[in-house]
Amino acid sequence: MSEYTFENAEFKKAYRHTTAHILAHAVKRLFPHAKLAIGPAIEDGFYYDFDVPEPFSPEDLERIEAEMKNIIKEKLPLERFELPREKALELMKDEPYKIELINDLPDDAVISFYRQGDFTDLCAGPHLDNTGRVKANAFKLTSCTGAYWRGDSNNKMLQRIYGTCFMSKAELDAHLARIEEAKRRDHRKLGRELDLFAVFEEGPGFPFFFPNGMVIRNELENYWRDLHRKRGYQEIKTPIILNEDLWHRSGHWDKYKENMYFTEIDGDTYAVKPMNCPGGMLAYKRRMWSYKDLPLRVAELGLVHRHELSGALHGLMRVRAFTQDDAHIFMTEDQMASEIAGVIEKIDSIYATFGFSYYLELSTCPENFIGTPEMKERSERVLKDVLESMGRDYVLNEGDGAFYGPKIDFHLTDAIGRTWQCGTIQLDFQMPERFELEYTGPDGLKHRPVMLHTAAFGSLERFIGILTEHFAGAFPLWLAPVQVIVLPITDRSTEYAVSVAKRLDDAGFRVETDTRNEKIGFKIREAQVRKIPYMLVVGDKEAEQGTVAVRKRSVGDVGAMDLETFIAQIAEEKNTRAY
RNA sequence: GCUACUGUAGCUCAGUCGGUAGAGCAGCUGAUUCGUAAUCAGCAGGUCGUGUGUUCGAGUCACAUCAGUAGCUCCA
Repeated sequence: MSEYTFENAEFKKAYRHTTAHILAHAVKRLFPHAKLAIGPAIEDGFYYDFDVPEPFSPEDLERIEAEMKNIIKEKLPLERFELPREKALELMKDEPYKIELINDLPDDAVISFYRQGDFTDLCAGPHLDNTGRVKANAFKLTSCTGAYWRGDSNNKMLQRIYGTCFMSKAELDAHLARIEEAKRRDHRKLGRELDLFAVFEEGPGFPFFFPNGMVIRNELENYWRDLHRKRGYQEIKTPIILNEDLWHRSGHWDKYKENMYFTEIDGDTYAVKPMNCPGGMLAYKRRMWSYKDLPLRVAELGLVHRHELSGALHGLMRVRAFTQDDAHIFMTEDQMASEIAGVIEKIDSIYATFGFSYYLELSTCPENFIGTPEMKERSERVLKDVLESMGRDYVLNEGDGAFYGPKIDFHLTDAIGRTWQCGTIQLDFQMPERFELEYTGPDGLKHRPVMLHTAAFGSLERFIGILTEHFAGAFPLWLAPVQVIVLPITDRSTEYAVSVAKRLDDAGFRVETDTRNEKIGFKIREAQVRKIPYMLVVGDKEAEQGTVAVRKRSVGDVGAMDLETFIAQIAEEKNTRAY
């Protein structure tokens, strides 16, 4: 290790991993019967999983933290040693999870341990050379939760202690401050404060949108329609409820039933759609298509329902009813690469409009893939080739694709750094096969198209949730529920204020006038709290001169100007969708 | 679904040892006509998530249940 700072990723990992060992050491001292599982370094810190008869209480965490500080003070050297398999198993004979890990190691694996004082852990390392190197005032145990052994919900649930750690108290404090800031921009809180949306106890996972939230939603839909029309997409709408046969044919009955809602109509079983594609298949099959019609780009804002586990629900980010901005592309195999590249470029341009940062993930076909091995190979190849030819970095996620094919996902980051899958591009050779989709080729024969399932927002709900946190509720002008508010100083100026608002309304802006009998400071404060982009203060002076005193949400007072000048400026801002 | 925690007015929260509910903001009424982030006064607002139990008595204790929060699992 050349540098002992967090700039060095290796060192950072070793530092945090060593802190995890100190945590395990402390737990072993205070709870000798705790069994050790695993404890890696993670983003911002570390965790360690333990099998204990009773979950840890907040008081336990405090005691553990104090004991960790003792271990740091003791400046225990860490020493690495290796053992042959039998000796390793003998050493770990009281640690069933470690034995399982050792048994899973390949025959030729080096089995290494790290010892600090009376604590020894199976570990590949690397580590710091001494527990005294960890800063006692720059770490904090943050929470304790349940976590399944090896991440499998069929396994026993262990107790996971999370901690965060840095190299100085200042960095730790800065990190804790970031978490506080994230709480301030939580979309559930802002959604309530700005009267955008809410989820009630009467409908867990089924969000309500209020007038302010609907403005944002409608603006997003307008933007989406505009963009797709320009890119050669046609829009359709398919039903929310369709009969059982369709879901058997699509494969959802076999692969997705536990996530679906059902109902009965005239004695027959119907399903509430969890995805839009089967309806899209029927729409395709309504008529004959020529190769000249391909690629056929079809878009749908489709309301889908999925029975998500109750514990997974999270504001607008994870709901049970949501609108997907689905776009299906039917195409020949020759068109695959260019269409996929086109969609990636489209999604890039959409995210650029909001200033989002994101990363790409390529997921290969899962174990329950319904196609042939050749299809799996071919479809995964195409996606990889496109990404590589575009020079895009991506994370590979083996086996995480849809049951009908591999996919590329776009992950956006929320206020506290959690990432959420939004955009997706899924390649599918299967649905066209199952639904026997056809087009007539230049040879006059029937051919099978390939299809792409894509979404840019992913879900309107999730996207609005992320937007809310991204902008901390201060939406750009084009999305803001109220764009301009006119604030008369006394009721002598009410008439002029109303005429200013009328002019703005005629110019196509969402405008309000605050004619209440309140002081100007009070009105400004309230408009600021509502995060309205522009406030126009008008008093006797402005009424006389036909001007407005402009106050901008983000910068404060920007001085008086002619009303028409102001309108020209904000029209430009609105039309370019500046953020 | 699993583990832990939480649930008192529209919002944020207080409520001691079990003795029958309190504040600020928001709302309403009145006064105030004011130049860039909170004018003053008054009024009104709650089956303490729901149910059952313990008790002379439950917001407070127990059990069940619903919802939420964090994480796990899963996922747009």
